[in-house]
Amino acid sequence: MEVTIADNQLIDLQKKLKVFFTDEERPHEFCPVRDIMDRFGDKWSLLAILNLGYSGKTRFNELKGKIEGISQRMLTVTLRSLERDGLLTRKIYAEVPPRVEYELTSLGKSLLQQILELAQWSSGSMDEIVKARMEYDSRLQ
Amino acid sequence: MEVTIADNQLIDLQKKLKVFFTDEERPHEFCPVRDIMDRFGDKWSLLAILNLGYSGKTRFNELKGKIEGISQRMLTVTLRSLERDGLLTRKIYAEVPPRVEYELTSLGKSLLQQILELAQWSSGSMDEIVKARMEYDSRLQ
DNA sequence: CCGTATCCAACAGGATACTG
DNA sequence: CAGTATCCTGTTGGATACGG
Repeated sequence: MEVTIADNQLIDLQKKLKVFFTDEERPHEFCPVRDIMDRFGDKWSLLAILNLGYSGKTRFNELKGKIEGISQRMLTVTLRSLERDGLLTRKIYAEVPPRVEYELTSLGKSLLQQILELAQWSSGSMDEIVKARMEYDSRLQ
Repeated sequence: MEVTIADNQLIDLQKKLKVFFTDEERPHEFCPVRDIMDRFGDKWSLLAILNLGYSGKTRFNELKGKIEGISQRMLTVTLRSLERDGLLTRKIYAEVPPRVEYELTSLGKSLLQQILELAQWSSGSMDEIVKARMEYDSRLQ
């Protein structure tokens, strides 16, 4: 009865889609997909959230070591914008040398869950994508 | 018993996270989050998938009308890369004037489901984010 | 240690004009 | 209609130097 399950998923999909395309209350310029991309579609935000989720409370340079390739500047910029949106907290300890600890809020953790779903889709679909890509490229000689 | 449910979610989250951080088989440069961002983190890909999912089989200019603000060039570029990754099909009808129809593959539809989850998270979290943002800004005078 | 300030290169993507 | 081709601009983000 796989067909029935697939059918149900399709119907469910259409229902969810319809909400986003026919909601009269929603101003036209408001699009949740665009919002997501504008806020978290940059190079480092999702990686920062992922690492904070895995490591829990983390210091600045510790985090810098875990996110491979990120510059000091971009880590600061990224963390600030995530803090501004309420996805993580920043705690400064008045010590010498200074210590600053970052930690996901519950809102940040809820986004983390969504990211993980996406990551799992990516892991599971990678082979298929790579295969499609090779076929496409070979078709152009 | 909300606590129990929340606890279970947290344990589940940690389990999923651990897979991505401790998988010894995985080469270090392979990160599903980075892959997602590299492929679909651009300005138009997710919007194209979303619209194709809602409208089904769609012609080029029809799609252009639905995705507000996209240029002809970027629609072409976006659709080509999605086709290359096996997320949609492109069918050309040898007519005059020419007709080209785009349609999501089952792989594309599976990504659409993930996008919708994200979109729903965004819709549901928007108020909280806007509020956090205003508080943050007001704290800097 | 944890930033900020400044400069700069690379690239995404918009505008426009042209074609099978 | 459904694209290319070309040009051009704005933004992202890297490198480096400095500061509390």
